[in-house]
Amino acid sequence: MFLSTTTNNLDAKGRVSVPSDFRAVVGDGAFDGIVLWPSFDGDYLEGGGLALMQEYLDSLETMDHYDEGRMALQRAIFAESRKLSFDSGGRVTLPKDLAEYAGLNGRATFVGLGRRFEIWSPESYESHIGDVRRLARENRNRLISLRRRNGSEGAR
Amino acid sequence: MFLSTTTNNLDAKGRVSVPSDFRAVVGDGAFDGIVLWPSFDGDYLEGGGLALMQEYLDSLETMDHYDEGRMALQRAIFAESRKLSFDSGGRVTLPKDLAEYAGLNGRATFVGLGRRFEIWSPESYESHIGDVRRLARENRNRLISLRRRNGSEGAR
DNA sequence: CCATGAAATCCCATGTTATCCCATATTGGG
DNA sequence: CCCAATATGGGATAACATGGGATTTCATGG
Repeated sequence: MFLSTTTNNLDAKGRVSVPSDFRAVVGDGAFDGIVLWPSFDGDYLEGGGLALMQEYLDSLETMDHYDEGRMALQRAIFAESRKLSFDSGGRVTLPKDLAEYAGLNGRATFVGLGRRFEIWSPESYESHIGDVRRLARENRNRLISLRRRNGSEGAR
Repeated sequence: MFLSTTTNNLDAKGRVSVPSDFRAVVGDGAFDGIVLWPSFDGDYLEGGGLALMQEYLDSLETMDHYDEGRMALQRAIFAESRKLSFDSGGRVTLPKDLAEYAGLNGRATFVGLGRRFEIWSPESYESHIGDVRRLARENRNRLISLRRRNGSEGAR
């Protein structure tokens, strides 16, 4: 599970250290690295491990093969994504176009969101989350009522 | 899993370098190469490894033997497909008719879409995906809601 | 059956850049 | 305070994409 928010340096070669606990999340041995793609929902990158990509693929496979919406999702995620391997220091080299898409300038903020994470420029993220606590408070009942509805959830 | 979008040169002999990570996807030892066919959904080629062809075959086998639609799919994919081996540099030689079908002119864009990939001319693909981000945004809830429905996902 | 020509396949070489390797600085926990 | 883990920076090497030529294979015609 991707948790926490961390800001690391993006060096002159385009390398950035992926937070070590994120690395642990995706490290299942088959592929040591992450998958990133430009979000279609804003100026940031989205990412995860191959397991997330498999989940998305399974989800897409339940839709009609050439359904327009499906194809759009598939292109926006799979065709746009980049598979980035870790170097010995746990860094990945961000392709220039991805760094530019997210407006990254020497620093990158990793935002853990459970199954996936996001990468923002620190300043963009700062202004994006300006009101996140107020919004969260306004929507807190949605979390609670979902738990009630699935009444047998139990504690993990 | 085929991921990313890469554009490589198509040389005077019709050879094009298949992106190395695509090569890794199909490299199960039995056959070092790809299978391509002209898409019936547009001016591009579709492709994958032998494993994909087996999946399609298994899927077709669940249909009635002489079902008209089945036969059409079978002909459009299997009868039209070409099995292309990699040379020592990981290239395949595109048959002229396939290159012409996709309007390829010196360059070919490989589009990874998970289980299969597509090959487009760069200009065609560029104009085709003009609105893909908007369409993906409009359809994003389809991806999310499917995950909710499969409620046993569990955290790592 | 044999000869020939065209196409497919194989082989070699080169330049660029992605990946690998090593070292140092910083940080957090015992 | 010390040590181990993590983040950071620089240089070297290997892999990948590209181009050209040689050899082998296959199809065709006599």
